Amino acid sequence: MNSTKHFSELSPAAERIVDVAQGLIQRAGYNGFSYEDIAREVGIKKPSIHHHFPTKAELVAVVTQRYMHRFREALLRLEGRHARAPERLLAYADLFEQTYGAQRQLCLCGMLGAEADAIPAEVAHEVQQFFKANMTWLTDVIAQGQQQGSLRAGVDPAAQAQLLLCALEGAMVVGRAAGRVAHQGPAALGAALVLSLRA
Amino acid sequence: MNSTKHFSELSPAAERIVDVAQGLIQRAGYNGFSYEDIAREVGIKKPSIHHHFPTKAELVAVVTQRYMHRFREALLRLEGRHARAPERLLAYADLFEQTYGAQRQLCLCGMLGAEADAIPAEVAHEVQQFFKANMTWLTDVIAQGQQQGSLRAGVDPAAQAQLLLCALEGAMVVGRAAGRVAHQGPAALGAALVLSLRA
DNA sequence: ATGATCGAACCTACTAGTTGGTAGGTATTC
DNA sequence: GAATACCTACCAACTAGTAGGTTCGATCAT
Repeated sequence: MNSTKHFSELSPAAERIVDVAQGLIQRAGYNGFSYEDIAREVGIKKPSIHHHFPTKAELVAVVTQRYMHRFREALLRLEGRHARAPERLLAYADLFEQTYGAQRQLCLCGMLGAEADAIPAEVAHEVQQFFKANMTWLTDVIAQGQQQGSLRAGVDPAAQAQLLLCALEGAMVVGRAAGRVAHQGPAALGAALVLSLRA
Repeated sequence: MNSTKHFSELSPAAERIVDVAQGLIQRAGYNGFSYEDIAREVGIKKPSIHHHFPTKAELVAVVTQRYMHRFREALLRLEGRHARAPERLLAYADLFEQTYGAQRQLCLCGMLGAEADAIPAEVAHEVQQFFKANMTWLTDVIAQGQQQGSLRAGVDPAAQAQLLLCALEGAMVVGRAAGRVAHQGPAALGAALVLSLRA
């Protein structure tokens, strides 16, 4: 049924197109870039992009799938490096900092989530999966931290997970919108929140 | 120098256009709607909109100015109803809930902030003012609450203001993106944060 | 080895529809 | 009569997407 190309079997050229497309979405959103923009940046002609990705919806779906996959991998690496919940949450916040630190780029799914009503349904569905996966991971980490005594018990793990996720996504949006105004990045904001969760 | 129309002197027709434009931006973003969309919804022809607002940038600037003005008015009313800092912050969070509650609409400036790199500079500047005003108001309320003993002292008011603002903006983005998945609204999320700030 | 063949990658040239915006005319109202 | 609000008719630029041809390297049978 799913005839869409998979991100794991992309030619070098297709990979470059996905790279550029991801950056453009993070900067300008789904409706803020065109195939022509990609063509210019990749150094290829516009119809050649259609050769790799017949429709825009398909391309963005692949971009989103790859983004989510890489995010999941980052979470696994992070679990290997940090055993305790507080450190895991700090490292999680740092993932957002890394994205934002690179030219104030937004989280891809944060951007697409804001535009949810104006993008193809298949893309919106991928974005939904991203946030579902994040909520699950965060809730589990917080619940484990409470059981192991590294995090203060008595607060609902799911509610705290949502608070952290929303704060990090919001920090990127507000940070970009506030422009030059002094503004802490996602990492500092996340650190403050994690601190208040400590046992 | 500023030849742009002011939102306080709009004809009834112009006001309807601004109403519709605001809703469209909150749903689909700056690049997600067209003059044709407004025309359809208002029940007027497209060039008639250019009669009221020559350019899209000008229209959206007026939309944003009116939005910020109304927000400031809401803050003043809110101060009249609630004297203590915790209640003021809860009422503040409820402003976001009201917006989000109406068909999961995003904060206008949250949406435009995400698109900051893809919108006219004059609009981006207005958005920046919105967040600056919010940060100032929140920081003052929190600082006063600490002085009056209704909020726990020892935490940086500006940092807490930013955390609350980012969490509320993020809650709208994530909530919309998460779709049907169970998700607390901005009000519940804000309430949890305010609770942790209480003395 | 050689040459035919096939497919991937890319191109030029195009389409139909949409975009923001303009020109110029017609009612209505003060 | 003059401004306001609206209209029809248009424009150039851009949008995603298509048609059809070229180049080129790998794979084949001879």
